[in-house]
Amino acid sequence: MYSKELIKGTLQPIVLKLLHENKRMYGYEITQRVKDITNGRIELTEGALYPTLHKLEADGILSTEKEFIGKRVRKYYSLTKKGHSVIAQKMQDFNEFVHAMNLILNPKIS
Amino acid sequence: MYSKELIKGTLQPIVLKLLHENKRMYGYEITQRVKDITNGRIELTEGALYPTLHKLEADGILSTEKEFIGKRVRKYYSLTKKGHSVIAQKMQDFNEFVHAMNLILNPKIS
DNA sequence: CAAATATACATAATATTCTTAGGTATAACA
DNA sequence: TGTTATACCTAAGAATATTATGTATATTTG
Repeated sequence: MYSKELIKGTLQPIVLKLLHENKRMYGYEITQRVKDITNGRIELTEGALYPTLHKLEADGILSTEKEFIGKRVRKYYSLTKKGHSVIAQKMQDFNEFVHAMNLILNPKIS
Repeated sequence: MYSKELIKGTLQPIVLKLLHENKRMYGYEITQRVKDITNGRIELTEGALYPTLHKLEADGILSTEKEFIGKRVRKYYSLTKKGHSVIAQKMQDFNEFVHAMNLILNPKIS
């Protein structure tokens, strides 16, 4: 995996992007999905992910519902109404950021 | 400009990428170049840039030479020998990161 | 069937990295 | 001559992630 410091600042938009596309997901699932999509390039750490999810919930962007799989609990996260109202802007910001990174990596010959 | 938190973690690789391509640059020049390349999407703040440059110098990745333009000083930064020895890996990490971000934004239909 | 691995949540101390808000000074432009 | 641009810098605080733990159940494998 690439050096970890790079993830800083993008964890939240990554989480929101996935929840925007998938209705509801639980924490562990998010780590696996990200690992899968990025071909193992990004492995979210739980120490970063869970506090991020909790913060988004505290901010009213996400809501949760618990489910039991056998005796083990799963906490599903999904976008709230407020979450839906802010996601468009956040996804555009994320897009613009990644676009900017692409430009830096591959500057247009002008 | 997109929301600023996203830049976290990528400032250093951005700086190194530019210095990798340009031999030597000074701080203010870097801010302008980044703004230019990204069509205004990213405006580095000086409060972040200068400490980053100083750290890279302290780590032996960058070296400096001062030049006077009239009465005003300019501090040019360039990669040291050590800097050249680590830049390949750092640029690959940066590439992989941006690639991963592209995958998240635009997941492959499998 | 026991041990290892995977699933699934969580927190706390610490480190890293930026933002915001200053500060100083020269040069160019209107 | 006042405003904007150029050019450097630092410090307090906020935000974000790492590392190291902890707890517990479920599954795989030798």
